[in-house]
Amino acid sequence: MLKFIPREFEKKWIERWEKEKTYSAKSLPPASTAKNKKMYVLDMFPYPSGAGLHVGHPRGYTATDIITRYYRMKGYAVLHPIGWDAFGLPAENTAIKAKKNPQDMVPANIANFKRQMMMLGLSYDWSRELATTDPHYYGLTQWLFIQFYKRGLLYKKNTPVYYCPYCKTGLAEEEVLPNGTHERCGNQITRKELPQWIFKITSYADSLLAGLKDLKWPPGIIEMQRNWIGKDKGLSIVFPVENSTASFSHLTVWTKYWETVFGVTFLVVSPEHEWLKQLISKNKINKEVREYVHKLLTKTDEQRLKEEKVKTGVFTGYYAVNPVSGQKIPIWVANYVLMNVGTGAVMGVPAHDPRDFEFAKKYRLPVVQVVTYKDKKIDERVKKEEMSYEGEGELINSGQFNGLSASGEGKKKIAEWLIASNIASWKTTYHLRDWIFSRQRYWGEPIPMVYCKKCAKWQPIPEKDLPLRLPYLKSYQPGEDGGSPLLQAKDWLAATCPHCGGEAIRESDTMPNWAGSCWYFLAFTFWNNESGDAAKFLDRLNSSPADFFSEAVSRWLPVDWYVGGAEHAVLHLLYARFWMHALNDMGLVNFREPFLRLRNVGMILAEDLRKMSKSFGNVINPDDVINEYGADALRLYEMFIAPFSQEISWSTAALQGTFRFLKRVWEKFKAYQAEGRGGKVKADARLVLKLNKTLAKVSEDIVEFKFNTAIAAMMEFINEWDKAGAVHELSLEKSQAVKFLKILAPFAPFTTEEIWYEFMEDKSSIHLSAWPEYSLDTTVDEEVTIALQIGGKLRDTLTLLKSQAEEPVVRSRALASEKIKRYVEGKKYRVIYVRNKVMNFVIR
RNA sequence: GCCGCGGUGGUGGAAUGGUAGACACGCAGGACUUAAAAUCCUGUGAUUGAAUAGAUCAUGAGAGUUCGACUCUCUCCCGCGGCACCA
Repeated sequence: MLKFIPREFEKKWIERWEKEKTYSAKSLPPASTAKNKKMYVLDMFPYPSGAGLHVGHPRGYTATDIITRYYRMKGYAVLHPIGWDAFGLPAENTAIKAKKNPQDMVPANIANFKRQMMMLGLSYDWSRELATTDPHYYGLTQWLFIQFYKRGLLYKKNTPVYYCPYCKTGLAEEEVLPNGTHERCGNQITRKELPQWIFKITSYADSLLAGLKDLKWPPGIIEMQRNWIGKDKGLSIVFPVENSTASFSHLTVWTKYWETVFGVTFLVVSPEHEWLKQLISKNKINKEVREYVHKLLTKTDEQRLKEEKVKTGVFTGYYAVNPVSGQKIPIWVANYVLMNVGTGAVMGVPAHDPRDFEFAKKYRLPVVQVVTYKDKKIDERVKKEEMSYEGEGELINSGQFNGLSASGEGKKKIAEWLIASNIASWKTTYHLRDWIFSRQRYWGEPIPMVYCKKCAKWQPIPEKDLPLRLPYLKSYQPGEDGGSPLLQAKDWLAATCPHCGGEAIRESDTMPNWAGSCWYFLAFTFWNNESGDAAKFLDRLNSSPADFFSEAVSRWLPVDWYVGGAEHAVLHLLYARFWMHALNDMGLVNFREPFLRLRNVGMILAEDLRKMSKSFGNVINPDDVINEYGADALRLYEMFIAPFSQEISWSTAALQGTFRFLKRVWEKFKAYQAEGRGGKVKADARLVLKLNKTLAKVSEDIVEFKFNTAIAAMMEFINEWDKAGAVHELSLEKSQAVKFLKILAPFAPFTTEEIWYEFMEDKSSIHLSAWPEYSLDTTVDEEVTIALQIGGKLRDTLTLLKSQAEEPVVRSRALASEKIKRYVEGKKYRVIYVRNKVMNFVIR
């Protein structure tokens, strides 16, 4: 073959690699002694939509493929699997629209994704391919659910949840976007009270926080996890309530600013507060309050977001006592106090909190200043009582603490005194809430629990009965009022109580789509489609859980490189970490953090800078690109165009650049075919040096995810090679040239394999060859160019052999330069010389 | 408001204390061709200049540290992402 036409050889290699299992992980990595000799490289597995891959997908997949191929050639035991996150709302909603059952639709989508991935030359170990919708897989997901339940990490409770009226299901807090919409479908969320299975993720808040510190993740993602967990230390201060008929004789507030406690002039509780609930149920509160609370609690989030930027509130009719001043202070209920922050009750310090200030002004509550401010610095408005003051100052109106600094000594002393007086105690709060795990939808893992009326409790089904299969339903549309579609499957619902053997009913809710992705990286380590093992997993697991997870899992985990979109910063990554922390505590896995290194792939926008979308008609299909330019040009383009994590816009024109580069490589190597028939090699020592530098650069860049500069270095090398001799004249020994081909191989697997086979006439696979060693020690006396500066300003350059770049030589040569002479002559100066780089003449 | 990331030619970007603009796209001119495509060669930050002489300016703005700053420090502006009546 003479011309570079990728589509003419790509198909051949796809078939050959598959047939020869070039990329399957041959064996387990060696046990403990050589742990560093394994690499587990993982993509966040896709949900197989009907649309197939778009050009954004290959960006992440190519990066992991390059990393994988690099380590494979370095001799590491490498695991690089892929699977399908096929349960969940997107698949189900699409199926509803298409009037099909997702069970029928998903396999076709998977087949299409797989075909496209193979076209891209991705070196997955396909023998480990798995789908979360496979009963063999979700049986294990259910098994894990039962263990978490037995461990006390799951409970069922009637609770107000975020509810998507379009998807007709309850949702986790994490699935609601800041604008109050559902992250999957974009519709406005409301609230609904539903019985829900809930994970006690809050009991792992500290563990999840602590684990972050060893992770090699982008700082932004770590920060987002930290903020989401939202650990905060403050004081709980107890305020006695006068004449309270609820079971509360006091209200507890939580605050970080206890130094202003002498300035508390009122208390505010949130409408959801338990104290109010009790007063209302005992009818011990006036009608106005009852109506106000009722109005707020029945409002949807949409309304609250829109209407409640304005603070409203009602006096409850009750009073508390400020425990430090003994002053009687009114208790209000207001919309600006949130139940899920602190204790759901706040102390009102209008002089020093802008929200309390606004509220106090509106309802004419007293303002007591307890921190001084310096006249000059402070806005006039503070003095005129038009706004609150949150700055530094000394305490006043604060009893024995007057005169101390509010943020320093005073703050410390007041805390000690409050605690010693039994008025307050340290209290850590978290933003993280427990994880709502029930979905009132069809397309998910059935929750393996049954309810027995006689025993009056929920119980897990026996593990030996797993998997609990999802019944095939003709009509599976979500029900109204939070009823699951599985409620229609009457036969399926009927079960026996594992305890008393009587009649029981199955849980009809399903798991959220996160369930499958919480542990799939474990499954890859032992999954094998060829041995037929999958059917036996549950038996083996039930006979000895610890053994089942021990070997393959402990040798491969944790995942060394994990790559996917930044949109999973909190949701998937937090949930998966939580499961692993819990499994570790249960003694089933020997690690806590599943993902050692994380990299986020930047999005690919359309050429018009908008998101690629069918409705804009700007979608680029990888099939078309591959057909015209070949998979390698596409891979190189996506890696070359920008740093990996940066958002980019598609450019077909720029893609031509990487195509041309491959073509030039092809042409260079074609010459070796002629060499075999008597072509001449005139080796060029300088080119060999450049080659070694390129080998070093590419090797280093790959493991730093700097694919763009690695490719640039290879392009530079080809440019040099061209300069070293005419196109059909060889300036490198074949044994040297082969090294270049090898470092290009992870980036352009098809082209390099074809060249290797056809022109280098090696019939093994280049992808199983050894990564080239390189040496930067050289006998070549390189030329270096030294910048000559006057006071740091470039005036001339000097090129000489490296061996001669001693200071005196450079200095005398520099002073011989007219350009330097004219600045330096007759002046006093000193000289700074940085070897091989720069000589700076500093005129005094 | 708070947290994180970023701001460099016509464009994507490179350089993390040492010649700013590597590499690529685009553009211009040329070669080859009946012609086009493909390919190859040359040029390409701005201003000034006949100049491939030289000079001046230039990495969001301003200050600082340094012999020397895209790079380090401070202040500010802008963009993107996340969080937020967080008490």
